[in-house]
Amino acid sequence: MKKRITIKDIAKVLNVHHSTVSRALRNDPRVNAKTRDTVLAYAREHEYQTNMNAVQLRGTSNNAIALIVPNINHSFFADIISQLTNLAYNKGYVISVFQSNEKYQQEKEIVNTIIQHNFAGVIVSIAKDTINSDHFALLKKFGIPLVFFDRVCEDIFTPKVKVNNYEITANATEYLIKKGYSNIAHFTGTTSINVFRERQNGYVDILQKYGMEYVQPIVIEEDFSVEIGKIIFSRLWNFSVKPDAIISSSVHVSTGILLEARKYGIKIPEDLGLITFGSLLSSEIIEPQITYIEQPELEIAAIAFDLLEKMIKKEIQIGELIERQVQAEIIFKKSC
Amino acid sequence: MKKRITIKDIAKVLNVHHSTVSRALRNDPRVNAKTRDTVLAYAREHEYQTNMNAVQLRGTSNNAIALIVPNINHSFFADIISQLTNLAYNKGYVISVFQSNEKYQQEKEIVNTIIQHNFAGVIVSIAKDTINSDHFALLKKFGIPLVFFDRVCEDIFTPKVKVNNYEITANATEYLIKKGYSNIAHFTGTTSINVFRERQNGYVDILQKYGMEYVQPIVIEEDFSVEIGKIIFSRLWNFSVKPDAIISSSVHVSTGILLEARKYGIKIPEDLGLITFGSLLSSEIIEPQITYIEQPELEIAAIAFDLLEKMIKKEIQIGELIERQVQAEIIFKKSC
DNA sequence: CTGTTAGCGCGTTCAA
DNA sequence: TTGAACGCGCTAACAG
Repeated sequence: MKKRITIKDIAKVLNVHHSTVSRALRNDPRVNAKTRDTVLAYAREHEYQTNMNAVQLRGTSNNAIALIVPNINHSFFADIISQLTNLAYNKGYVISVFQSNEKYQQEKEIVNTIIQHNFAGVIVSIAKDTINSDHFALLKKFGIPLVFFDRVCEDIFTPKVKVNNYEITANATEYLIKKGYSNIAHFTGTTSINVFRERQNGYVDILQKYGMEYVQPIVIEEDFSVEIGKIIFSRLWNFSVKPDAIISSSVHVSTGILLEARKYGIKIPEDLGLITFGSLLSSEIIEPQITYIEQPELEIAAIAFDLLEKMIKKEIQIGELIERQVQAEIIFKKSC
Repeated sequence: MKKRITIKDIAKVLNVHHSTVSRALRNDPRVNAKTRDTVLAYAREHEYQTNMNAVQLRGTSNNAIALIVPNINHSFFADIISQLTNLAYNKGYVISVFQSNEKYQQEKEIVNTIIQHNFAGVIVSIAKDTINSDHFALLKKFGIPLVFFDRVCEDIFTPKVKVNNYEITANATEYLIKKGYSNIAHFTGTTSINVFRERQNGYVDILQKYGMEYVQPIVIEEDFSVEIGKIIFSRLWNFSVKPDAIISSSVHVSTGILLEARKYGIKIPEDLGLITFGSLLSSEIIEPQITYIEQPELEIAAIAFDLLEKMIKKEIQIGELIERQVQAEIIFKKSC
């Protein structure tokens, strides 16, 4: 193992001061061209690598961005992570991805880590568990730029990128009503999270507008999964009044619904209509193809990154409340 | 914005030396209990956060691990990232995820970044593009622990976690032969990557063993996608001799095959048998259900992390070649 | 038990 | 155009 070479090492060998080497490496014009070339050549040859810890300790610069998501392996988040990573890379930033596992406690510890490591900024979609926002307030106190996307903290003033959940769910509900469905259930997550609360509201408001009596907001507190989809659907189906349509907040849950429905011999779309948030890679293969709500992941990532970058560059002040909304879209297929 | 509080600030207020504060914060037993409690109380109250850049600059410790994958949003990698992130979290490490986008150039720059930031270790699955391994050799030169998983560099001596690609593909091929298929094609990636090369070999060897003449290794140099699956399949299907079965290295490609096959009115498994690497979330819903090869993502992550941690703790030397193999499994369904 | 001193690698003064 | 000196925040070695 080679000892790491430093600017002082280079300075010693070339008989110049290490500050000259420092300047040469950063192409400071105030350094003799010949000296600079010698330094650069030597540095390249000996594989000199800047020690970013030293740079960051001085407070000069910092090119690391942190990203906190509930789950890395959900396609919605995976797509956003992938896109953000690319955007960051192209602008010379490094992205560290953290997973809260939907747990407030973990999220809190992650935020501490981020502060300790002096990240230049943070992009977050909060855990289902998160009811307290003190840790994000702390981030602001330390002057670290913060942008929320999708799942946000309502009581923190900072830029946020949100999806039109209320409107799109209302539209989906209305579409089902106009298709003739009258017992529409809504499978979604805890209402302490804006995303699920807004979907609930959109759903309930439309049902009330049409004077429908069957209002079934099914709140799934557990993590979304195929298994939980099966269980919850099965439970609902054994009630006296069965749903004739479902709007589901998760493809995992929807998959569970489809499997359980098949077990019961339920025909889609005749016996049961279905609209799901999120699409499956194989959505085109499934018979019938499922009508789904597509969220613009790439756009969310682009806007979130742009806002964060502007905060890092002080073009947006910390504590400034900016809300951007992107439009989800219903992709009409054959499941209702 | 609050100015960040340091051990010196605390020392000044409490009239002790900052080294005492440092000791108190790390529960050094050589510090007076009362002094320690005062320090801890003050630190907590004023939301003191260690500056990890300073800690790492001194070289004392480092709890950051880097992970490089070709794509974050492929379920195989997303699952492994998710698992590694959790393992790391439980052991007090922080994971930074980097995406090479299958590009050698990006991978190289990522490695430089990793060196500059003094990561404690690196876990890598290489890009399809990567033909040169100098950047990984550099990592070793700098004394940074390195573990490969799945896609590895053969010429770098370091711990590696591999899947039994040769054997599982051979088994899959033999299974198809015994099912009566005789024109079996193999859709896979560039043979410069061990994973795809081994699959090719397993496939070819079995065909030769059975004296089969139709040997069609279809090497897809492009990124795996539904679109490319459609294109390649369509091209192959318009040859004079058509395949009656396909083994595919990617669910994305397989999805393309299925869609294109349906367009042509090809029946599965009667006209065409199919086995794919990787499963779909919705695999159970598809008719017919597709036989697939499942790779033990969680086990891969666990072994890779364990090996890296041992390297960080010097229980395994840098440069030591250790190869661990995990077993993929064929999940038999109805597509052949 | 506590204080002093030194230095990790770097960039930015200020002086020459 | 270059050098000398300083300090970012922290910990370790040494001294008391």
